[in-house]
Amino acid sequence: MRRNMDYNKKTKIILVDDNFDHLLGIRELLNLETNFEVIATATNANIAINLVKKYQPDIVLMDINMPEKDGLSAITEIEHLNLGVKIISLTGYDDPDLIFRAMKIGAKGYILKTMASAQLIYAIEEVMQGKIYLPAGLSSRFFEYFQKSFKDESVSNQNQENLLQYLTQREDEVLELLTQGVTYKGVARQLFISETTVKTHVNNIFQKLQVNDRTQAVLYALNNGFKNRKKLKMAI
Amino acid sequence: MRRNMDYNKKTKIILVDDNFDHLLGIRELLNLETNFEVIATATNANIAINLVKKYQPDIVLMDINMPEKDGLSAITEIEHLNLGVKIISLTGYDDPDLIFRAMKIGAKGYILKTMASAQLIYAIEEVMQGKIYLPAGLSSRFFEYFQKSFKDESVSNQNQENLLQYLTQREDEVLELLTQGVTYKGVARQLFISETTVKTHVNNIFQKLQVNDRTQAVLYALNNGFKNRKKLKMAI
DNA sequence: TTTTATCTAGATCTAAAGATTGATAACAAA
DNA sequence: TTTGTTATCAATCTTTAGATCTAGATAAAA
Repeated sequence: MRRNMDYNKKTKIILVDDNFDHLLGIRELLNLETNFEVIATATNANIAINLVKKYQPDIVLMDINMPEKDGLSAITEIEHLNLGVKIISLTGYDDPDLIFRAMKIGAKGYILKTMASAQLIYAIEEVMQGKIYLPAGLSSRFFEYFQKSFKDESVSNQNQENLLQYLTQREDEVLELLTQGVTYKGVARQLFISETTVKTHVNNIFQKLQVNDRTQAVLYALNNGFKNRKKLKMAI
Repeated sequence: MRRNMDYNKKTKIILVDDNFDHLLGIRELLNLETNFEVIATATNANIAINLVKKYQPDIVLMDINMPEKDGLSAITEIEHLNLGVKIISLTGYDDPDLIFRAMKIGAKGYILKTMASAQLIYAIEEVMQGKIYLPAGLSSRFFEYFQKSFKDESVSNQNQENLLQYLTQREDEVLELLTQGVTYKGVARQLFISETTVKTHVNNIFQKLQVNDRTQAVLYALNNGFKNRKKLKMAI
């Protein structure tokens, strides 16, 4: 830990950018810093992944806009290696969706190519200290996008009331099992009641949720905050 | 817009904090600023909501740790009023879960009571300009929490491969309809094929996903990144 | 050209799901 | 006490769902 405090060990950096000139520019810039060392460069994501496996750098500066394999999936692959390599994303645009996805899959920082070199150096230092670095402007971008995601959801759910509230405790338990793909027989076994009783409950659930079959009931439950899913979910 | 550029109009602020002394302290501090005006204070969330309705301030400084109705649900209620009121959260702790939830429900900023008064003033100015303000430390906290949420998920899914990849295009379309709760007959109608063909596809889907019925297939699809859900989802 | 994958579809069958009606018991609220 | 809610169960019936086997058409790959 605190490797950057160790005067004998420089921060090992790998650069990934499909633009070779840009690659050289950043390398020169970073090598001016006495405690940084660019140990390898790549113009292609697949090569980059192999270099990371081989050299296990401290930091990877990853351009996200690349042909063939894109930077985002490269980040995902590197993250799955679990080498503790810290990845900082680099792009030309401040597209909030890109920022969001990069941060989601584990990038420790995100900076624009247009930003001052001092900011790049600062970002690397911060990330090396275990922090996550987003410049104020990008951070603002990120949060707007983040909040919008949730707002859309709450707006669409706020119009019609949540019908789940009308379920009785027993109906709740039955629905819980339905959301696990259990059959009538299975529900009966697990709740120690007869199958016909289960059918009665299920029919009542259908009426209360205004649906016609178990699949729709399960979908309603999942889309309206039924227990079950405890983690963040996001489409690709 | 750009109200803070208008020299005739001060930024109207409402303070909410159950600690009366603290309330007075902040009010004095903010009133020293010539372009700020604390138009009301409240020691209770319900009163605060009524004050917001009545005076429609630019900014609400909301303490989150309050008895009775807590600050988070107060924020939610104010957001649902859709008055464009900008809310900045205020607490004693940098609990990442609290920060995450506050930002999720629409807080435009988050600062600690222990932070310097200059930072509070800066936060208000930034938020008044339409930005979202999180001090670097809290921002880092937020992102760690944010990334952890996604990491837990990807780790649990990474063990077994995603079986959805083996579905053919047609099977994909059928499953898509299943995840909307459509019956065999309905799928047949929508895809202009016979019901028996649908059954054939569905059986193939079951085998590929290693499930026994449509409910389980739908659950598998939703839990493994199938299209459909386009928004963030989070448990309560 | 043969093989393979995909989409299509029919026939047949069993099992499960779902609708409906009616009934008993417990319990709490009015 | 009556009324309402909830949970339980039976009987009956219709409709889907699902399994299995077979098979033709097409297009791409080997």
